[in-house]
Amino acid sequence: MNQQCKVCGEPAAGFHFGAFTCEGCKSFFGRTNNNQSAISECKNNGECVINKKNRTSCKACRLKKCIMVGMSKSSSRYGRRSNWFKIHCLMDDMNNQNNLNNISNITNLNLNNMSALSGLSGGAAAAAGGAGAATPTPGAGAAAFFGGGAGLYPTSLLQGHFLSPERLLASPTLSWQVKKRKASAGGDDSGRHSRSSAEDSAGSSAGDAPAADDDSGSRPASALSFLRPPSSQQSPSPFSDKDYYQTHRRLSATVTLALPASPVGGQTSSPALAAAAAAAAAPFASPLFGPYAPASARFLYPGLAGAAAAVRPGVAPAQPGLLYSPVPVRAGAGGDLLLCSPALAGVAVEQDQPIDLSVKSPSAITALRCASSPGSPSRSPGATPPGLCPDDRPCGDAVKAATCPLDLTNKRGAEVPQSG
Amino acid sequence: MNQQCKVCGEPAAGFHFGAFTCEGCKSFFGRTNNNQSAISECKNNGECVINKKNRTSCKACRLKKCIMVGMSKSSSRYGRRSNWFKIHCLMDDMNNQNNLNNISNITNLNLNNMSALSGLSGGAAAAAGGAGAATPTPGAGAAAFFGGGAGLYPTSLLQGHFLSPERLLASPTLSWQVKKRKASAGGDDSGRHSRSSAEDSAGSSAGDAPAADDDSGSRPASALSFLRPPSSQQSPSPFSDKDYYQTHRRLSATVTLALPASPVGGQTSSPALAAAAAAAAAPFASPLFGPYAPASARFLYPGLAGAAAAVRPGVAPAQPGLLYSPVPVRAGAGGDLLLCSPALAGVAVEQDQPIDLSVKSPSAITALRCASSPGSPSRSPGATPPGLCPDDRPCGDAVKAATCPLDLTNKRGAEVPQSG
DNA sequence: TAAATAGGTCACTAGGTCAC
DNA sequence: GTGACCTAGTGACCTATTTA
Ligand SMILES: [Zn+2]
Ligand SMILES: [Zn+2]
Ligand SMILES: [Zn+2]
Ligand SMILES: [Zn+2]
Repeated sequence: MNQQCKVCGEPAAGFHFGAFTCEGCKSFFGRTNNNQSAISECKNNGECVINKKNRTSCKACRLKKCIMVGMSKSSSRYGRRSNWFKIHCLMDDMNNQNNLNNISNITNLNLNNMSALSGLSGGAAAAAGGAGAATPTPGAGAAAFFGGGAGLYPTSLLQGHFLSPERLLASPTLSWQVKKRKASAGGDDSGRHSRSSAEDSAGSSAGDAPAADDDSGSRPASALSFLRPPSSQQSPSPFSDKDYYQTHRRLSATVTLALPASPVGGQTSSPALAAAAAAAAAPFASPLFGPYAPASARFLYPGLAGAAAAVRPGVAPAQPGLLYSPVPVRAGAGGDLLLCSPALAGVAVEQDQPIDLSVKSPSAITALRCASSPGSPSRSPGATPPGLCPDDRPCGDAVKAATCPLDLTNKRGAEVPQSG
Repeated sequence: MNQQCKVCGEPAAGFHFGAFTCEGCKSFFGRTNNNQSAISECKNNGECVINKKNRTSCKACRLKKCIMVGMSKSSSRYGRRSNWFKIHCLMDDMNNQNNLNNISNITNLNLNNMSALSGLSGGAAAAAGGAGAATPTPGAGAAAFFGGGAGLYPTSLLQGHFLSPERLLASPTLSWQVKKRKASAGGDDSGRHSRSSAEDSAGSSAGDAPAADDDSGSRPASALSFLRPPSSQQSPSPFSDKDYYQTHRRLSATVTLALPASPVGGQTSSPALAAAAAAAAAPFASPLFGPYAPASARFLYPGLAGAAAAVRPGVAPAQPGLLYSPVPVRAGAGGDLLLCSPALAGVAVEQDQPIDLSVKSPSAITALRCASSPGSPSRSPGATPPGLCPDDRPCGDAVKAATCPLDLTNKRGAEVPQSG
């Protein structure tokens, strides 16, 4: 996965002090956060636009930006990131990509499929965030990418994940971090992050104040609240991955994830995530997320949960994109109700080779994209097997790409030459 | 069920080294317990307050906290936990929840039902701990939740459990572990566990001072001693589930479990637990808890024990919450008194489907809450059952009930993508 | 057999270092 | 003062064990 420094736009080295940042901004923040008084005032009325090139020119604005994007000493966190976190980041990443300039490709490539999908989704897809729409709306990007385009994600993901989640583990690396690569020439990104900050600004500084909801108006559950387990109320800071989502939702544009239509209706499908989610959710104890699957996960992929899944009353419906299943999906153990709908199961297809989530390619997105290319065991990209996703589940989108794994691993490697 | 890390407050991953802890604290303890000398001294005079955000900032205080909450290598144990253990944890969990912020919902939601119930309970409910009262009192929370609201627990629980305990086993999973979810704001637990170390302190090094008892003053049997089997006096460490109760009693705030009115009066009813307890207690040898039911179990659910149950003279009364039956309930053997009070029994209704205690939902509480929705196996998601979460709680989360079993299984969730 | 944990593995980050 | 690089931790995830 690739992330950019939320402060300057350079490829991020990791998630530092609460935000994806480059080494420079990380160090800068680490150094200056302690003694902010020491930095001189901005000579530009505090309106400097920070980018890769000028980030060192105005400390005041750089620090300000850092805070704006949510950096704080208390937001720091150690350790490995959960797969859910990674996936979320990936989604977000996709979303950003789409909003910028990749969308066009996606749209062009998969418009047809998207339409098909939306149709399958019972029209929910279209309703939810505009997946399938020709004009990408912020937030709709992810949906379009993941859920909308049949060819956008590796079929293997769906297939393998849905049926045998454990397959996902076959390829261990699921990292979100970006492989550091040489930044592309400067110009293009400056514009980008300046707006990204906008999104994040909310999460910001000060403290992760409760932050006004950008979406839901009144109900406690914000637009992305479904990502949070019902029980959890509010998390103060993005200390944990879980928290991250909470905070990050403000940072990221609305991530509209379409999921397979659930009985409840109104959901759209989100194949890519669905795949991962499926792995985790469907057989909730799947090795990929297995025991570690966040409680909220169940609420993430209702469609995956199956027909039995119900929309979270009063909350999900409001949310255009993501839906979650109020019905806990049980792992393995038999006695419980069948949480996984047949539909899902149907979608899944046995696969011969182990699925690799690793994206050896430069960016996960690229990987996903590449995945669209045919090759899969059997399914041609263009043709969506009717049988697979009766209700249009992601399935349709299924992609193929058995060999194009999604690597969420943060290979921080030193600069990796990269192209797009 | 949901538990929080006793050290930092993050959602717990399980019961590690003698306490509920998150993965981080578990690893930390495992790593540092061996070479405590290696950790640097606290720079804050050893008074750091450990929470999710700052837990990595002071190893000395983190370790201290670990020890304070009862962690020790000797306290570790492998294997599945008994259902009694789980139930106890659930109770505690409920209690915590109530003390924090869930009580309001509960109260609001089920005030009516509670009233009804209290009526059934012979009015004892209202008297005992304020169940049904608009203002939740700490400790009364659990009572209100479990015992107060008729609609708060899945009817199925009562039905199935009371009538045919073995039904409980139908759905095997009864786990206590929490699926990781967003922790509530920190702070709440710090005060509490600081006094818990008592029993394990033995194992600790540095310091865990003997730790003053918070409850029992002089007499051997402390206020919560009923949790301990009569015969066993002191157990060195919470190695076994039974031992856990003993130790845990100090860790947990007063667990106020309302039980069906007993002749003694003053008890409230606690359907949810009652159900479970009934399964175990009524036919004490029920498969659910059967052979594993700790001796102490009999003292846990007096109400369940039935009219015959008497309050432990002199002790229970003092204890605001838990009541126990001085009269040992016999397992298996049929001769025991009718443990289920008529009132409760009346509630019970034959049920077609096997009862599942599993809560596929994120938290048992949530499950219970959701369960409140009356039986409807088929609840439409969109509709928020009046009883559920009128105030839009996650409850809404309410997941669905009939199918919303109580899952005490430990689904160790991981970072949950969450929004806030 | 299933559920649950101690330990181990290793992805990741806060800090520190030091050539610029 | 910067930021590429290192290192000591940290903690998510996995697996071998253990217990109900
Ligand atoms: Zn930067
Ligand atoms: Zn400036
Ligand atoms: Zn912890
Ligand atoms: Zn300290």
